[in-house]
Amino acid sequence: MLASAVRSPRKPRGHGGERRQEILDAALALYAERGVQGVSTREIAAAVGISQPALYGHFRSLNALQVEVCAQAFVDLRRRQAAQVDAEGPTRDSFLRACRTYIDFGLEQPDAYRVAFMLEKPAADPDAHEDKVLAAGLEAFGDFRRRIERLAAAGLTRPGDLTLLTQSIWAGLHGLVSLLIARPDFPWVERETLIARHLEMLADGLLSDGGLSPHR
Amino acid sequence: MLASAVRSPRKPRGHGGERRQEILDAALALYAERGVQGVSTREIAAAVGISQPALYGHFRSLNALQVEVCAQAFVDLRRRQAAQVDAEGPTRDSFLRACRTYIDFGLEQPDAYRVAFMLEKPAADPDAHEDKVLAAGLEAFGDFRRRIERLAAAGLTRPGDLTLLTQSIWAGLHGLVSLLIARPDFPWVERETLIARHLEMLADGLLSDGGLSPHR
DNA sequence: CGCATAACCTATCAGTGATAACTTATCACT
DNA sequence: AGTGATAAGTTATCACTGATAGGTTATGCG
Repeated sequence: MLASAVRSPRKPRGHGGERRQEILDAALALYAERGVQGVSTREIAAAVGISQPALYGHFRSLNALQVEVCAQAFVDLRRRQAAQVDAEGPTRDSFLRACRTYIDFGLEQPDAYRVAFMLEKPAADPDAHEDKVLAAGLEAFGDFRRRIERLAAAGLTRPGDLTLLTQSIWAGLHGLVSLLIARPDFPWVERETLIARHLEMLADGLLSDGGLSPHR
Repeated sequence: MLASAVRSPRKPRGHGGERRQEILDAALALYAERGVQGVSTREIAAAVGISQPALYGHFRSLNALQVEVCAQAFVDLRRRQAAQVDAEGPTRDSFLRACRTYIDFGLEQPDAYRVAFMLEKPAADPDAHEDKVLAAGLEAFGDFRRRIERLAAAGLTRPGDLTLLTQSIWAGLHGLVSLLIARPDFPWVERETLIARHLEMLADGLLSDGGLSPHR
């Protein structure tokens, strides 16, 4: 916002990657403050302490930068989910926790989530967006699917195509996250209650009713 | 896109509202073609046959124009849903059809849907957006809730707070619509299959298992 | 006719993402 | 130490964006 003429000293020869990371960090911080659309290249550059065109030495376009921010957030998400469940077996509760992790991720990093799943893909620069965001999304989706496969192997899921089931559950999760992000001022019921009930519904839709852990 | 210097003749004294409607129609058509973000005020003005600043005699800002486009789409949605179910009683099938109408609306008018539920609300002009979009959204939500109330009055729903149930179902619907809109290139399973299975899941989550019309 | 004003125009603004062309610091190597 | 290749970053500028100021013109009423 303010001019902030403080210039960061030039990076040594091989260390351009550090500047690149500084840019990503600054962008994420600004996005968290004011949203993706409200942040310009000049603001990012000023926050880092370099000139605006210098950004283009590290990223081909603003869109590429946003994609990179989002991709880093995806790494976070996958790491979080992986760390949490690897030790656990495939149970209804562990499934609920995985879903909960997904929802919390979206609510804690709404701008990354927005770039990943809610933003309009620009008409120009048609490759960069799809290549990286879609790839990151596919990896996260793959993790999720593998989790559901383990449930299926344990005989806990309803019959049906696993990809179909996974996509339906994912859509259900995404709906809640994205609505809470996009319309925070809507008169929602108490958030925890809503999330809990929604997750129960999704779990009921996925898992067989075998007396394992009925919630009612 | 092209210059299109064809100017539309000036409207008579009291008929500024016609021009306003022409602008809305042109904007909707352009949005349907190239997406909301990719259309500039100059393009809209050129399509209508007026100068770009003339838009601001009819709308306070571009955002206000987009909001108006979306509000018109909402009127469509409500009319569609109202026309379809008023004659029917509260049954599982009529509920499924209402949900299906919602999904079809989003898929047929993705840009209106995007403005309504997926767009970041701009930091500036903080009133116009919320006032109109939120109001339109609340009305549509109210319709949906009333439908569910009728199901509850007929003793078909699971126990629990109706607002909570409605918001959860709505989130479930929105998730599928918005993901299909935002990520059309994702390797989805066959669309009809996905929609059908998703709706069954949502219906199961809302309606009691009374042997009324079990789908399995 | 006169004239108030709705409807619309031209000119221009600050701000945007992006590119071209230039400068400068750093490092490997003699 | 000096030289040259080049990574890192600069200034100047582009076309375009949404938006505003202020003037112009056609319309319909009295």
